Order: sequence, then C-alpha cells, then structure tokens
Amino acid sequence: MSEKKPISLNMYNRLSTYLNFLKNLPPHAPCNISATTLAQELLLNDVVVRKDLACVSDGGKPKIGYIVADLVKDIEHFLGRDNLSDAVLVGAGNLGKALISYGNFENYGLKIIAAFDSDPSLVGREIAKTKILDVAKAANLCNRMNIKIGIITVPGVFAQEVCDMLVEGGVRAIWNFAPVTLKVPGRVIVQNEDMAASLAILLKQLDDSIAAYGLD
Amino acid sequence: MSEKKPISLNMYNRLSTYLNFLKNLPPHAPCNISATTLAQELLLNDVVVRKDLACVSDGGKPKIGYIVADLVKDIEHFLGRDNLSDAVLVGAGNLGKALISYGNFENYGLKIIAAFDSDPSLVGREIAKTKILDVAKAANLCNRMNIKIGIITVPGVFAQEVCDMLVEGGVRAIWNFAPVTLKVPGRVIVQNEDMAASLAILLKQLDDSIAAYGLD
DNA sequence: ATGATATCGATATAAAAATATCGATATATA
DNA sequence: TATATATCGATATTTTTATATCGATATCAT
Repeated sequence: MSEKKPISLNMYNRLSTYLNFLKNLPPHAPCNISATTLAQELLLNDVVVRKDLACVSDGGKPKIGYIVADLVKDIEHFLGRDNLSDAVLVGAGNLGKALISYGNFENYGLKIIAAFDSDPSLVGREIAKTKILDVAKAANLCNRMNIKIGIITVPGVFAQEVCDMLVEGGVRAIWNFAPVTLKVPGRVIVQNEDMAASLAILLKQLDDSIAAYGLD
Repeated sequence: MSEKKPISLNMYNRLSTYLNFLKNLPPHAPCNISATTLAQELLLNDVVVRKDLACVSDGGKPKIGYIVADLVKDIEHFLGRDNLSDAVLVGAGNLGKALISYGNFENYGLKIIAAFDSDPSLVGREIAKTKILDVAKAANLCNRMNIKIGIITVPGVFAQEVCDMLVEGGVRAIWNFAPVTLKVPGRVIVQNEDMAASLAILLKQLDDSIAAYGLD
C-alpha cells in the first residue's frame, strides 16, 4: 500500500462502489480482476480506477490485475471498515428510525449503540433493539462511553443545538442529515447528507434531458 | 438571470444550502443580504457564492446585495421547485418507508404518488396515505400516468432489474439508493444517493482528525 | 526459449473547479 | 455635491481532478 495521500473525496465514493461491486461478484467469477474490467463494469475511466486502486493496494500485476479477495481486504482496510466505530443517533423520527432499523451500517464500520430524542412519548421505547433515551443525556453518555461519532436526524432548527451537545460530549465526527450548515470546532468533522441537494440535481438534469431528448 | 450554463454539480448542493439558509432567516432579519455575508454564514468562499448567485439571479446590487425574497424565488425557479414532479418509489422497506413518510419532498419539487414492492404482505397496505402496489404493475402505471421519476430503495441485487422496469415504463430520472451502478440508456438520468460512501468519507476523515489532533 | 499481449504504474496533458485580484457602480456620509 | 466604501461582476491565477500517453513487466502461447 502506498503511503501517499492525494485525498480526493470522489475517490471514497468510487472506492465504496468498487467494494460493493467486488463483494457482489457471482460465486463462480474468476478470482482476479483488472482495473480495466472494473472500469468497464462501473462505467468509469480505467485510469481513474487504476489510480484509486494504487492508493489502497499494491497487489496489481500485469496480465493478471488484482486478486479480488485481497483487493476487498485492502479497500476495507483503507476505508476503516475493519474496525467498528460506535455511534449515537439524535432524532428518532422517520429518518432516524429508518437509519436505525436499516441495520446494515455495521457492514460499513458503524454501530449505532443508542438513539436520543426530545419527545417524551418516544423516550424509553426501542427501535430494532436500540434504546431511545432522553436527548438531555446525550453529552454525558458520549463522554462516558467515549463515543466519537454522532448522527443528526432532527429538524433543521434543532440541528445546531444538538450538534453543540454532541461536541460537548466529545464527539469528533458528525453525520448530518439536517439541511443546515453546522458550526463546529476545527477538530470536528461534519459530513452532510443533503438529500434535498441531491434531489435538486436530479430534477435539474431531468429538465435538461427532456429539453435535449424530448419526452419520447 | 444569465443564460450561461457552467453546470457544476457542487453548485446545486450550494444553491440548495443557500435556499435553506435564506428560508430560515429570522423574521426580523434585514430584507437584503450580500453574497459576502452569505459566504461567511455558510463557511464558503465569497467568490463562489457570488458566481453561483450570478447564475440564477441578476438582482445583485453594489452596497445592497440581493433582496432575500427575490433571491429565494430565483433559486427556487432555477432548481425547478416551482413545478411539482410526480414520482414513484420502488421498495417499501425501512428506507422506502422513511422517504415516503418524510413528506417534506413536496417542498423540494417532488411528489411520491405511488409505491411498489414485491412482498405480498406489503402490497395493498398504505404508508402515509401512499398505496403500496405490486411491483409488476410499475412499468404500466408509469406509462399511463406519464411518470418521469423513479426512486429505487430495494436491496442492491434487485436494483438493476427494478431500474429496467422503470425505464421500460418511460421513467427518465432515477434516484438510486441502492449501492449499485445502474446501467441505463443515455437519455435516462441516474442520481446515486450512496450513504455508504458518505459514511466512508466520514470514518476516514475521523481517523485523520484523530491522528492529527489526538483524542483530547 | 522467445515473442506477443494484457495490464500496470508513472508521467504528461487537458479540463474543471476553486480562489484571488481588480475595476465599476450604487449608496451612504460629510 | 464630492468622497469614501461596500459590493458586485469580470478576468486571471492557482489548484485540483480527470484523461491520455507510454514504457515496463509478468504471463501466455508458440
């Protein structure tokens, strides 16, 4: 594995795509795969793929490509999926519930160990075996349990306040589903999951596409 | 409004952010705002903001900036939020359910008019007044009702097959929540909402941050 | 063995995005 | 009315990202 650090955000997206593809290869598929093939399958430029793979693995060989199993391990290691991180989630509404019950995040290196909400009618209940606790206890619990990751799924108006609580509790990375720009100290990471923006792109591109191709 | 088309994908993200911010300004806020101020509030470079705004509005005046109400309208118009688009959703599992019951997408220009699933125990039921229908009927219904947008929230293995059905039904834009690269004809838009990738970025950055700042 | 070929990895070029700089202009103030 | 200033919009520069090109190498076929 090379020690360089070109850090491209899109690269993580692509690596994640490679990983999904590799893990879902049919059982009888050959045990090796070339960057070129991968690129064709995923509709990407082959040089991009080769460059990405060079960052996470050095198992590539001419005429052979990469051994799938090794490559999977290398990508997973690079993405930090081989050590589970504990996280808490704040906001047990529809989206929060969905994320908790999704359950599949453990495959991606994340374990949601507790949820918080301010609604007394939710506090005390459970979603998919995850307890919903009073949001007032969030900071304290994060501190005690050394939680470094917080997921925010509250309405926008409360997001900053929740964020502050988490930061106070020692959280160092925030996955923010609220459509708000969070203000955090420099050492804290914020990853925004802005579905509204994503939707905007979709709608705009649809417009353009219909203008170009017509409605058929 | 300028007629140029620099089309930057990040720009849509930012425009969406501006819009959220502007719409949530306190009631007693001044009725005008400068690109510079906006940039400071949203932790962005001021030139980027000015460039983005120039694409959607020409209401900017020196010493004044933009009239908030007009700017909101201009951005909404640019993002296509002033005409609702109908959409269908396939996959009424946890995530699908959450998206349907979220309900707020109508504010963003999207209306989910029907959901589909293959699970007979779900078909016929309702989620937030949205009927769940047999997935076999999807293509037909899209055709008849002239639906152009499909949302895919099925497990990865079924995503391509669902996608093909939607395309057959005349769908022209797909919002894909499955971690799979979909193959579609050129005229069809795909917008991937890859939460796993987003999560990967978060975890990686957290690693880096802890390496840089320590655990405190 | 020997040569042909697929594939990698590195370097070089091109394209795109972000950022900086600077003159123009509308408003406020003296 | 004249001057100072905030802010815009355009142009220029830098940085980043994507793409193309090319030599090196390991395997396969002859």
